[in-house]
Amino acid sequence: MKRDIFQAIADPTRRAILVLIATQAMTPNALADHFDTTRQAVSKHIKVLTECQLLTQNKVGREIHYHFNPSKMKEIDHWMEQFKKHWEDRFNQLDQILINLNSNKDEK
Amino acid sequence: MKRDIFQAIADPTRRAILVLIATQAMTPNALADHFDTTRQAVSKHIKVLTECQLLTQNKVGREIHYHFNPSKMKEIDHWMEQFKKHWEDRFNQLDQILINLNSNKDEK
DNA sequence: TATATTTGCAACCAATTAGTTGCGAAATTA
DNA sequence: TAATTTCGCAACTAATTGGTTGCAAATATA
Repeated sequence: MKRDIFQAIADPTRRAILVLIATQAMTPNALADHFDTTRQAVSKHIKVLTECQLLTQNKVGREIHYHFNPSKMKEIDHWMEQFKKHWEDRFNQLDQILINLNSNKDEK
Repeated sequence: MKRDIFQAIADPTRRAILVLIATQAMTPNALADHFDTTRQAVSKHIKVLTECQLLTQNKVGREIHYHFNPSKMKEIDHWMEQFKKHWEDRFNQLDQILINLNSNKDEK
């Protein structure tokens, strides 16, 4: 079963889990309290997030504390890098000019 | 049919489409040449990307040129903002210390 | 006008997904 | 030791997804 980080953050529940765990490590039960679904549903989401290493485990007795792994999340940011120039002000203005030029050309 | 940008970038083909179109506006046929799937499969991906406004259309005769919409992509970057502090060097080191402290405490 | 090209849309199919319920293992508590 | 709690795993279901084929509309070309 192949998982990647982009698929992992595609689900809104999983994004919410990441936000919660980034602030504070939590157990599956503690997490489940924040959502309307069952513990098992949350547990499955945790499994997906753990499989793609966005979360790490830390067993403490019968509890398992899940921690946020920033370095994995950084990979998404890294992929975004290539698009950033498009919305930085200077380049954005240049893009607009080029798009307009293209549009005019297109309409000929 | 609800679509959001996170679901849109979950598919590797759609991510590749975004990379291509960010460099240069293209027609569906031109795009399909870059992939091993059928034109219709690519067309469906384009539809998803257009529905969530990551692409914009520009009709030119019987051709439709698809353009990249940076401002929509920026929304993903905006969501990432809340995690960035976790991997900035200074905070990252602090995080590591806290995680280690927690781990030690956990193992007691 | 007849033909070819570009494209979106609808119907269908196989695979995947998010969710549920039930179970058993491990650790804590009485 | 017995009961409780925390949790992952397996089996099942319903919905969604990515892909296919076929078709019709619109534009361009002969």
